[in-house]
Amino acid sequence: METDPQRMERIVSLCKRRGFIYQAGEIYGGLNGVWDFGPLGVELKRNLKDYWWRVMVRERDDVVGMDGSILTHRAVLQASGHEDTFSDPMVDCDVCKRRFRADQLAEPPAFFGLFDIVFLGNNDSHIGQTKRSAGGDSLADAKRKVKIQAAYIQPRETKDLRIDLESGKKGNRTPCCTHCGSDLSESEARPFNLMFHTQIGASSDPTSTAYLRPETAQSIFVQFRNVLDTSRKKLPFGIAQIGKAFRNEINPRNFIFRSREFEQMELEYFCAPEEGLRLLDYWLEERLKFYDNIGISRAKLHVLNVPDADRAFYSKGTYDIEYEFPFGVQELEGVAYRTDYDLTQHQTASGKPLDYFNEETKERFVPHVVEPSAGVDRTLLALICEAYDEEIVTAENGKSETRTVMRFHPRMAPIKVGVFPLLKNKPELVAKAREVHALLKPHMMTFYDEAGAIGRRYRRQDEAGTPFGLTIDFETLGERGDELRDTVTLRYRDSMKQERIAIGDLLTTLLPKVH
RNA sequence: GCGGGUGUAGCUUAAUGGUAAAGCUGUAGCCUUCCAAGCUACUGACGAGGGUUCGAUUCCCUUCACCCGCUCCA
Repeated sequence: METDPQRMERIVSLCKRRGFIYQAGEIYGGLNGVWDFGPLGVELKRNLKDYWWRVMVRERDDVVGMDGSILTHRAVLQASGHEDTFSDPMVDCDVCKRRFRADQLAEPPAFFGLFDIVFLGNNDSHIGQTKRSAGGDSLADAKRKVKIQAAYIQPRETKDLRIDLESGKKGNRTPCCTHCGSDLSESEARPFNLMFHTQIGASSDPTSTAYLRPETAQSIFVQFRNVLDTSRKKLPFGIAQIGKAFRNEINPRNFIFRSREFEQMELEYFCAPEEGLRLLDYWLEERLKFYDNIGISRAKLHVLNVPDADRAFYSKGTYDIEYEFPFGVQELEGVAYRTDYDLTQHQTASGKPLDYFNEETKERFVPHVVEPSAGVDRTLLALICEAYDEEIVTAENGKSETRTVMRFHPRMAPIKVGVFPLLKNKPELVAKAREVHALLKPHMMTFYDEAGAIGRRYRRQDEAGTPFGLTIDFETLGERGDELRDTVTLRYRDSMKQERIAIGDLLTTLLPKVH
């Protein structure tokens, strides 16, 4: 699809202008890949999370919730495989821009004769050099072997050493890019730690290392036994969680789309092995319904059936739900059939049984799991991009202007209703408007505004995405007859149409629309 | 991480090696009987650090952030 950077820029600008999203630490120059949410942003985000929790947990009999800690036991992320796959030494070629990455490979270094890799340890930073052998490997083979070697040489093993892997002696030759053959003598290999780590307690020896979780899912797997034992659930059932996760992204991009600190909405739905593939399709459909119900157009969603080669090795099926952002089609949510990989890993590593006994069939097995994992911030950005609209309105005097309006689904809109006295300098109107405001406040997010001309106040709320406006006017006071007494103008954001509604009917009319 | 681009008020723009200008927005007041009307006043900026200079927003260096392309995205 065509990208539209200008549109994205205007959206970012509106997000700041109206208080949806600010850059973190902005007055100090900003912090790369980290964002704060303002008054409207936090309401929108809360509405999104609340609705997810409602349909995924509260309205279901087969899902319970939990809230795991962000600080994570190192053993958890060793067992899950994150510690290995999230910390890779990587080498860049300055000429062809290829990058070589150690990647999930733990095979013995059978190919050492084919390459030279020289690491110069320097505290935590490393200088690495690679050279393609004279063996005439195909490019793909050569790259794969470089990865294996890089994975084998862990940073902590290379203190102040120059190792010639072929001879086992210290040495050095001119290293070349395996792709284009360029001299890589000056290229650095840096370890990329995609997980944020910290120390627990005052001492900082290696045993005190803990991580900020890179996904919420692991705490669900780790607590599977406890939830199973205390919730009285039987398979199939799910455990849901919404919470922050952290990844030290190499390259944050596209506003809040790829952030280093972000929030996930994850369900781990446990089932018998033979149900996994069916439930994968079931949850895909459930999740598509969800997006429909928050106002994200089906036409802008793409479902990608992730091909075998691109899936994690333990997954027997994965769908990516993608959205057409102004900067391209990007993933909102992954729905993955993860088999029994996670529970098995934790069962093995912890030595604690994480299996399930089916009383009816007398079978004992490690449950399989289907995981719909959605990004809160990404969905939020999709909501904003979807809602953003500019329309040309022509006034009665023939003057045209652009109306910027955020067409949020009322269920998602940060502010549900604006309450306005038609005129500020008529105390009766102001008093009545405050009464109406007080009536609605306990039930929904409202905004009271009496400043300036009424048209200006409407337009301000259009930019905030407030779906309904209520204006208290002279009819409300009974100056146009008793039939109109205690009725107000209800103005719709999208059409700008107006109708009269009795104050007594407001709650029963508005609440279902925003629920 | 590489290459390119951009940083002046909340936004959009202007000017300048010597007190940084305006429109819109915002705030307060007046006015206003339904779509950013009008009047008055006010708030508010050279991303950060260093260098050159009598003096730097302007010239130079560094750095930070954002955007685009590549790369990455378990």
